[in-house]
Order: sequence, then structure tokens, then C-alpha cells
Amino acid sequence: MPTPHDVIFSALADPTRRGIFERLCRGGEQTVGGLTALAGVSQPAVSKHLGVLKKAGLVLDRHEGRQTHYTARRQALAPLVDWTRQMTEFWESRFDDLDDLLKRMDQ
Amino acid sequence: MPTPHDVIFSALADPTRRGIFERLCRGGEQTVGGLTALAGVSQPAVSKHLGVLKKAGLVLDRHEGRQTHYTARRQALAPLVDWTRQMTEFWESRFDDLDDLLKRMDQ
DNA sequence: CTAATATATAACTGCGTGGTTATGGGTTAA
DNA sequence: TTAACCCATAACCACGCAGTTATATATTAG
Repeated sequence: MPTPHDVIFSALADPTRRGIFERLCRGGEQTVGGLTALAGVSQPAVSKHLGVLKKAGLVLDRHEGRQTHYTARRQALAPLVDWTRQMTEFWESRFDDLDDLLKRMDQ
Repeated sequence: MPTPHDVIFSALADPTRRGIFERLCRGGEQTVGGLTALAGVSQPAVSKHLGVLKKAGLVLDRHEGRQTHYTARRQALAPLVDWTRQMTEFWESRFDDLDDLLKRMDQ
């Protein structure tokens, strides 16, 4: 039973796949061909990565003629933000002494 | 050449390993035995996971007698926060029309 | 209609990795 | 000193997955 965190973390763990997602975040909507050009892997590999990202809810696809345009769903990163905030919140709630907190940040 | 993002993402991708890190974040310093008790895997497996987390800079170890105490280095999550902020910042800078932005959040 | 293009899928492969058991090295207890 | 304990490492295994090539499907171009 994969949790939402599982899905997002594992989807973004692979460097190639994360690179594709980053390109979509920066460059906006792009076709598979455009993504393949700079991905450093074959077109089928890119299609598979896009499939994983889509299943994880990180991208949307739009078919137009014989090409497929993909866009990043940045809101899908919300669980990631929540998770990191949870981890760091436990931190802050544990040490209310600011000095102690700063000392621990330095180590 | 693994980037800092690579290291953190791949270290946190595995559910068991991420669970161990979460326990350290919530519960503070804990021994290998304590972590093993609730990890659902063998002690050597836990030790290996802790080794990966340590190499990623996500935990610190402290030897005391015959047991090893581990603590979470939450500051090591900073690259993760930076990365998500980068991805979402590109978003906001692209659409300065708030309505357009909200519409896209709904899809 | 035919050829070329764009993408997805199938089938296969190699390797990384998470798991195990067995063992070693160091530390406390008897 | 000997035994029990804690942890790390070694050696091995099984499986998942990222990559490939080949092919199917669909759409545009000639």
C-alpha cells in the first residue's frame, strides 16, 4: 500500500525523471519529442518516465494531433512540502530554547 | 556525479529508510536496537539504511559503549525545501494574474 | 494511397539495491 | 575469562526498474 509520500518520493528519486519534471516546471508545456531531445535517453525511455510521473499525478498530458503535450502539476508537490514541514516542526516544537536550537544547527 | 538533490531524494525514496528517518525526527536520538524493534526488517537491514542516511548527511551517529545512537540532521532537508520552492517559484513568476493561477490550481 | 512522423507499448536485458543469514569486533556482565 | 550483548560487515539472493531495440498505432504530408 503505497502512501502519497511513497509515490512522490519514488517518482522523483530517479535523476532522469526528475530532470524531465524540472524541465516541465521551468519551460512549461512541452512535447515528448522536445523533452527527448535533451533527456539523454531514448524516446521510449522518456515516454516511460512520463507515464510514471503521470501516475504519480505530477504531470498532465494533452493530445494534439500526433503529438502529446505534457505539463507539470506543481500542486502535486504539496505532500512533499507537508512532509518536510512535519519533520522540521517536530524539531522546533522540541526545543523552544532558541540558543539550543541554533547550536544544533551548527553541528 | 550525484548532485545534493540526487543524494537526498534517493535516500528518502525507500519507505523503510524514510520511516527510520521519520522516527528519528519525531522521537529524537535512538539506538539501532530501538529502531530495529519497529522497523519491520532485520537489524543488519536497519544498519545498512542508517549507513545510507549517514552518507546522505541526514543522520549523525554517536557511539556509547556497545550501542550506537543516531539522531536526525533536519538541516540536511534544506536542499529539498529549496528544490520545491524553485519548482513552485517558476510557477508563480510565470502567471502574475492571480485568477489564472487559482484556476490552474483547481484542475 | 503512401510515406513519414510522433508517441506508446512490448519484449528483453543488466544492474542496482533491499532483503536475508552468517560472522566478526568491540563492550558489558558474571 | 567467559559469556552475552550490540552493532557493523560480508556474502549472497531475488526482484524491480531504467535502459535498450523493435514494433504497433495514429496522424500529417506528398
